[in-house]
Amino acid sequence: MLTHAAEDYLKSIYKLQEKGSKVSTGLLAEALNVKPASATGMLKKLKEMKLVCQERYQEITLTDAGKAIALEIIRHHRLLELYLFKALGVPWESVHDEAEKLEHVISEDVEERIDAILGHPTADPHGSPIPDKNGVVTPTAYTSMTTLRKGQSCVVAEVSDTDSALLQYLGELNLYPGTGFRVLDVAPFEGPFTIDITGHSVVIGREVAKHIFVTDVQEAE
Amino acid sequence: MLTHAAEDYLKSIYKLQEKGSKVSTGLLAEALNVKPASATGMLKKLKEMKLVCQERYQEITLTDAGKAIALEIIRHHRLLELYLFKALGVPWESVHDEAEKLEHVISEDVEERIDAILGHPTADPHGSPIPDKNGVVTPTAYTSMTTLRKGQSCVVAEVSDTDSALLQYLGELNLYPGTGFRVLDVAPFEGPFTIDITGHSVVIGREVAKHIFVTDVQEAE
DNA sequence: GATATAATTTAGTCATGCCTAAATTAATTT
DNA sequence: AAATTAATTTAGGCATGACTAAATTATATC
Repeated sequence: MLTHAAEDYLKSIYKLQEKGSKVSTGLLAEALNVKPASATGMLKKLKEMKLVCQERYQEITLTDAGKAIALEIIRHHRLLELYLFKALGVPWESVHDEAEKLEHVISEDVEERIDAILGHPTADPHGSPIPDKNGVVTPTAYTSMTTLRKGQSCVVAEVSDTDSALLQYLGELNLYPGTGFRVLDVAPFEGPFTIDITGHSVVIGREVAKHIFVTDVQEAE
Repeated sequence: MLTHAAEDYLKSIYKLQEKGSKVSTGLLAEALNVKPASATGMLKKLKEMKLVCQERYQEITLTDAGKAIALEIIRHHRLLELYLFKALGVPWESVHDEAEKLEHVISEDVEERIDAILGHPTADPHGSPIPDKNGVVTPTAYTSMTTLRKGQSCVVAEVSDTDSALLQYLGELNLYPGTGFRVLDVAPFEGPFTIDITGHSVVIGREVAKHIFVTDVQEAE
């Protein structure tokens, strides 16, 4: 069995390369809030365990075994987030931190029970896809909210889950995945969006819009 | 914040002294599956933190602060056991090990949500009392099943939760806390018990009976 | 009261997983 | 090509929490 720290490294490597980054020691260290030298040490161990590949000073990649473990941890994390949100009513800006601790600790049996109770869900409360039992991820197709133009309507697909204050704000606006809205206006010179969401008119700044991803974009009728 | 290991020590000390034992380094080490020398090391730290009192070579006791932490961990553990059992359907012989890992990791918020969903319960699946939010424990009054005589009826109050094979066996017999049964016969010379449980006649050996505690003992009508 | 036995503590190791500081290698600039 | 800058690795430390072996203290026996 792996240590919690090792699992976190694998998860971080997976998420960084999923994001399209060339994963380096420094980038990984930054993601894990650790000094590069510490990452070097852990990477050495992960390489010995054949979970990670890396030529000296070169890009870091996961082996199939490493990727499988990363996906299992991510599956735990996202199932737990959704369970905490739906079954226990934990506010969605808190579920990430709670799941971060629980993901290393639940058994496969509990994982399966949670999965069944939730009806084998495919996305967590922020809209991130949940890998299935075999590690297959079905990514959701989406566009950044910043590309929307006046008059278009759409449905929230995913929001970034890194900033809990932002999540709280989006929750207050009811901007959960699945919620639809329509762009009433886009102010000029990279200005804010005014949207209509379930009958209310709300102004959303560019910085916030960057963290919202939408699907089902349609022109005004 | 305390380490998981430190929390386990406090919990073990509490449980041992609750059982009526004079808590010594050796006894504690045995309970924790650790060598006495290791326990000495941790006890030194816990004494520095004013969570434990012990004169050199003498009995180990908890300070009020140490007791409060022990009770909080025990509360987490028992609430989690009951939640896993009732909400997730985890078999009762498995809930102890699962809760052992989760108890150090859940937040107070999640604890409270679980408590509320379960309706502020007072006992875990094995019948052990759950300390309330303020650390107050209301112990259940019970008698050992071994004291029962022919013709008496009773209700299961608590079973020991240390042996998971035994728990599985008791589960198959439906001998959960709350279940009533009647003693049909006690074989002579410290022999086994024959009981009637929900219409079925079952023979229970002395060794098993020692781990079952009952309440509401009544003579035959 | 001296001695044997049992319990406890001290001392020294080891593995994790982090750190800082220094050395090395790679990439960029001039 | 040489020099500067950035990234990475090595080396040495520290805290946790376990271990073994040896020393110490307490208890029981004769």
